[in-house]
Amino acid sequence: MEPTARGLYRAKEFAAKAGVTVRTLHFYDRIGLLVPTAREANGYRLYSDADLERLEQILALAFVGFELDRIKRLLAGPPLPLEVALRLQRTIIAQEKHRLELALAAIDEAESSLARADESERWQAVAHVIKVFKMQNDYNWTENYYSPEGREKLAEMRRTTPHETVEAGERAWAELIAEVEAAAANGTEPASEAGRALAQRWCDLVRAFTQDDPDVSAGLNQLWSDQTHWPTGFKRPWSDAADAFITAAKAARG
Amino acid sequence: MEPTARGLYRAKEFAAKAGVTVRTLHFYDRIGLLVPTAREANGYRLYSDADLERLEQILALAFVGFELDRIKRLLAGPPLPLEVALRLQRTIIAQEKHRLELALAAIDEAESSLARADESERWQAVAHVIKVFKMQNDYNWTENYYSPEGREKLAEMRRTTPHETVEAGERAWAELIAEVEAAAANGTEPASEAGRALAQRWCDLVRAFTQDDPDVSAGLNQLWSDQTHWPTGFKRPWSDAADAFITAAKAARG
DNA sequence: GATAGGCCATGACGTAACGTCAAGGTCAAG
DNA sequence: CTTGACCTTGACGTTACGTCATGGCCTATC
Repeated sequence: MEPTARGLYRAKEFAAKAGVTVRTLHFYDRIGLLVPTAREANGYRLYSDADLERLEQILALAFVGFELDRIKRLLAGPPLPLEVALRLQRTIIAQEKHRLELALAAIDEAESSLARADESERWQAVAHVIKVFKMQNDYNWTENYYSPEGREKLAEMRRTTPHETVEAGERAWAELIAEVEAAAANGTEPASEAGRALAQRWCDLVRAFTQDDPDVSAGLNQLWSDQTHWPTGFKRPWSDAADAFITAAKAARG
Repeated sequence: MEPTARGLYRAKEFAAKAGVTVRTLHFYDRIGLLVPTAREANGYRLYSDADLERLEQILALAFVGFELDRIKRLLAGPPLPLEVALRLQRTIIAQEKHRLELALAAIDEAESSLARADESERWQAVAHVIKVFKMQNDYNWTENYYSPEGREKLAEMRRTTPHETVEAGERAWAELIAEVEAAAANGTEPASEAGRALAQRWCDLVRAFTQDDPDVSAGLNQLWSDQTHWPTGFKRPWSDAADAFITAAKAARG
């Protein structure tokens, strides 16, 4: 029948198995995200079951909103960043969801105000109502915690920091958080030598992230401590127990 | 001082007032969405307070997710489509929100399964968990109500129908819905002459939308009647009272 | 042996909503 | 006369592909 008997599939068949289009496969191949295991002599792509597994991982990560470029690096890198990446992605999704909730509420409000408005001011009515909701979060509630200078510096840092640095930082955070979680779980004293060492590393990482800028670190501190104003669904990337531990350990360092 | 004293602003000042960038103003100008009231002799853009009002309307509609091209037509067109457009947009946002909720739940599940998985199968664990959530809605829960043929035909229709037709349809729906709401509110008998006339128009519009295709209309009917499975936040673009009225009126027509 | 039809390939261009960069014009202050 | 702040337009980059267009490969059929 087909020349693709033992676990190898040509483009169309493979695409159908995975639920994507052939053009998507071409694209993933070109950007190096999913290169087919082999090619036939005539150049036809041949995909294996291992390729299918990788594609499913890709699609899973894409579903939770990762960019393809990010997915490529996640799949290539060491295993640790996965946890951290998922947690960070969670906060992004939670923010987007919050934005959509505001938009929904804004539409509902706009509809009823539209019913009350007379012909001439319909647009103003809608614009006004939505503007109110828009300003409620201004697209990015975290920014409210920073001073204008802090905001600018943060944006600047985000633009200029290369992603290797970002990922190294994420890895460092992941390791430290894991250790803090473990310490909190096994009853280590926050004020002990080990606890204070963890607190030291924590503060060092914060300083590395904020690049020692007071405007940025002030906003960051407020953001994390003002739990009552977080949007629904937003979480710290570490547990309450770990938070209590590290807070106590930092205090013990004085 | 500036040459822009009496209610006219140059690009930077105007952008600051409205909270957008100058480049955005350039872009809106080029696509004809917001053309400045005037130009100075040297070609500098001059914006008026009326421009600011329009820009605020644009930003409001953009906040609830309308595309710029759509916004342009909404602001140009007759007032009626605004209500309908808002209601339709609501369902889209509600769907997106639902998707994000699934993604959040998927991440939470993935995290805990990640804690249980050993090194070698971490990726499979995550991919598997997320795949489950992904399939729960398959990006588009409405499609579950259609047969494969119905889905294809719907997609085909969406590709080929020009937006003027779509908007004419929306206007027709808006008018009809408004009349049905009114009839339901003022106690008109569904079985009366007027009620059956409304039902007739309703069925005609459905036939126009489905283009008389049985696969499409079957799916559509199931979708609207299976209220218990709608995602949270999803609503009919008409009230329960109107729904009861039109159902009874259709029944009266036999 | 020619041809029709199905699958495959690559490459160019389009999408949405701008950001970024580049090259250059305008104008008031020093 | 230069500096610096502001303005202009145009070209290109971004994301994740879809949509042609063109042409090769291969098999079945006439």
